Amino acid sequence: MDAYKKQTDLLKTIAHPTRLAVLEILRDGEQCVCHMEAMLGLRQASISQQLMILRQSGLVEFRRDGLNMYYRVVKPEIFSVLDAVNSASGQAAARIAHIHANTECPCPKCNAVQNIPLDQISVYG
Amino acid sequence: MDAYKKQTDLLKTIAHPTRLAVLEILRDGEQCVCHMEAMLGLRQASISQQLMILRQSGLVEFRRDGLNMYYRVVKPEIFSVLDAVNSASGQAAARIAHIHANTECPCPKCNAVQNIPLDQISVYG
DNA sequence: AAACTATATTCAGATTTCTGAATATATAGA
DNA sequence: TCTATATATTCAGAAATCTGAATATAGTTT
Repeated sequence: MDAYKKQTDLLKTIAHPTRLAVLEILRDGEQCVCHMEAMLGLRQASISQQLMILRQSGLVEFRRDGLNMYYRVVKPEIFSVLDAVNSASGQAAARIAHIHANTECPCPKCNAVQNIPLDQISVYG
Repeated sequence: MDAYKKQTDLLKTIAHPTRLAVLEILRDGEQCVCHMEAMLGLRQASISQQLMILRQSGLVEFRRDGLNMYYRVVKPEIFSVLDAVNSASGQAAARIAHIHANTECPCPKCNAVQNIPLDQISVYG
């Protein structure tokens, strides 16, 4: 029965709407916290808390670049789990359009995008 | 963000050692409660509680046969999730040998097995 | 009908998880 | 060095979950 401890821990780690959303965002590679904040329309502290949990579980890591912290997934196997959950739940939440929900994201990555002509902007940018 | 509600619910449902173990047991098709009891070495009430949760989530159903209740998985997609979790957690708990842990199971299915010569008994019986 | 068996349900206390607010830290820029 | 920005950490109360024990129920056998 202890054999299920690790699996249970992994499942508990991702069984949270914000954490699932963050992982979906990180499918496209590293992203800064402000980006997640803008996309999810959640408060900074709240996202940071969930990132801490993902970090403690060893699922993500981050690097600093100036003021920004860029998070990335270090266990890509987790995406297979997300895919399976997607199918099994009948709720195709994966690949949500990566468009800022409420606010503007001030990070360099996002501001760069703003200078690209509209018709060249991908919804997964 | 509500798009993740269903997925979160599904994940929470299976994020429990006993429930994972039960689902693994049900990979081979329907099994009665006494069988799970014998295999997992857990108390009846405890298993019944977890079965109720699996039932409420719509993951399993059951049929009565005399005194025995035979449970089965009705959403086989869940096994893809278990497979993915298995790989991702690095903990290959799937396909645990289906051998009674502590006690004897009194159900017809198991007693039937006891009359088969030893060398014909599969560990996944 | 009475006793027995397999399983379900209920409940309360313990534990874990969540949430928001407040505050701290580290870097950047003036 | 002072201020602003991006992010992290801490904490306490609320909410959800877990657990075991007690009890209920529905078939079965006698």
